[in-house]
Amino acid sequence: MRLVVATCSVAYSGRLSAHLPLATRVLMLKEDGSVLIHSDGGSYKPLNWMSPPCVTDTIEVDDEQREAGVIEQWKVTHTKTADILVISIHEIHHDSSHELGVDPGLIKDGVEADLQKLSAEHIEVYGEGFSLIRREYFTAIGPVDILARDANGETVAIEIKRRGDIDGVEQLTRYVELLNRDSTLAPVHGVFAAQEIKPQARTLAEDRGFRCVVLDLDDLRGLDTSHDKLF
Amino acid sequence: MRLVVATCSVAYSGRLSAHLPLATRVLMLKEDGSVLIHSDGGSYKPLNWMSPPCVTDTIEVDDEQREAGVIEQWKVTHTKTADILVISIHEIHHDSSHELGVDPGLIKDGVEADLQKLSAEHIEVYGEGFSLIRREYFTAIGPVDILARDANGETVAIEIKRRGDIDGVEQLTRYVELLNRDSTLAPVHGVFAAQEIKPQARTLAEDRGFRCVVLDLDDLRGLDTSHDKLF
DNA sequence: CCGTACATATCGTCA
DNA sequence: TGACGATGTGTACGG
Repeated sequence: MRLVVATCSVAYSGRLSAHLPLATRVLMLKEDGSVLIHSDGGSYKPLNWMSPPCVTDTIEVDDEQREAGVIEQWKVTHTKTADILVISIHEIHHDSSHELGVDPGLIKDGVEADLQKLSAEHIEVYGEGFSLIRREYFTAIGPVDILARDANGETVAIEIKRRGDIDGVEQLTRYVELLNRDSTLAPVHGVFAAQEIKPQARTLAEDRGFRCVVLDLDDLRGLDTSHDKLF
Repeated sequence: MRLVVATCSVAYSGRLSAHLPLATRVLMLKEDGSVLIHSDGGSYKPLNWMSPPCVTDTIEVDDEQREAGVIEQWKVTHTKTADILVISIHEIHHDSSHELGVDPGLIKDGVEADLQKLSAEHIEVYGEGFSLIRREYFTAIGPVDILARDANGETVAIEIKRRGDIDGVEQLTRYVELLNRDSTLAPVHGVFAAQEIKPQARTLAEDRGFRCVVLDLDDLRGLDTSHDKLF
C-alpha cells in the first residue's frame, strides 16, 4: 500500500468520461494495482478510482504539460476493459509505502439471510396458526423466500426484504400471480415482510391485497432463547 | 485528513453487526469526521467505515483489553442514527495529517441524460420512420423518457436506462398502461432501450410486447458529426 | 427533510 | 464465467 498526498488533476475514460480539476487529494495505491483518489469529505466512495485488475505506468510528461506545472503523470489501465485513468501530478506533499499483509476480512451478522432463517423458525410472526411449507421455494421466475400455510390451510407466499421498497412488492406480485396458476396451491396469498417498509411500498402492497409485516431482528432473537449472540 | 496505518480490530453495530479480526490496515480520518478502514486489496469499498455526520472519541482502555495488547481505542458515533464503530488499536505504524482544502468535485459526461438527449436527436435508432413527439413527456406517475410516433403514426413510449433491468420494464409497463387510457394517444406501443439489456429483462419486455433496443453511445455520437468530444 | 432515480456501483452466490 | 439479487449501498435532484 502506497499513500500519496498530491496536488493533481485526473481524467477518466471508460463507461463514461470524467475529470477532476487541479486540487490536493489523497491517492491510495493498493498492492493489487487498484488506485483510489479521495478528497477530505464525502463518504467512502472515492472521487475517482480504478478497480483491479489494472496496471499503473509512469508516462512521459510533454513540454506543454511541464510548462503547465505537471511534474509526473501516471496512467492506470484496466487489464480487461478499456478503462483508463490518467493522474497528472503537480506537487507531491507526502509519499509513503506500507506492508499490510492479507486481511482476514469482515464477518457480518444480521443480513437478509438471517431475517429469512430466523423468521422461518418462528413462522407464527406472520400470523396465528401459520406453518412452514419451505424456505426458498423454487419457481420458474426465481425462489420465493418462504412458502407457508395459514390457519385456514391456504398457501401464503412471503417475500422478505431488509428494506421494503416498491421493487419488493412487484417481485411478490409476480410470484403470487405465478403460484395462483398452480391449482394444487391456489388460492395463494401474499405477505410482504421487511425490517422497514416504505409508506409507498405499504400502500401498493395493501392495494394488491398483501399483508405487511415489520420484522424486528432483536425480537426474533428474543423468541429464540437457545440463540447465542455474537456480541 | 489524517492517515494512520495500524494493527487493529474493529467492531461495528448499526443496521447490522460486523467485526474485523486483528490485522494491519489503513485508517483514513476525514475532515468531516468520517472514517474509512481499508485493506491492501478489494476495490474502492472499505472493509468498514462510518459515514458523516459522526464524531470520533478516544475511550478509556480497560485492564482486560490492555492485557490483550490494546494501546488505544476509538469510538466513532453517528450523530443521527445509533451506528457505532469501535476501533481497537494494538500498534501504530504510521500517523500523519494533511491539509487538503475543498475539492472542486467530479465532472461527468456520458450518463443517462446524454443517452436520452443523443438518442432523441437521432430518433431513427428506435425504428425507421420514427418522429419525436417530445422528451420527458409528463404523466401523473412521472415523466416518460421519450414519446415518439412510429411509421404508422402510432404513439410509442420509450424508456431509457443505462443498464436494462427488470425494474425498467416494470416502469415502462406502468407508463404504457396509463397512456393507453388516453384515447387521443392509444394505441401506445413500448420500447425498452439501454446500453446493456439483461436477458431476464429482455424476456419480460418481449413477453409484454415491448421492443428492445440496445443503444451504443459511441455510435450515437458518430451519427452526430457536429459533436465535439471532451477527449 | 423525505422520497425517487441513477451509478465507472461492489459483492456474494449459484447456475 | 455470467447472471442476479442484496448492500450499513452513496449521491444528486426533486418535492
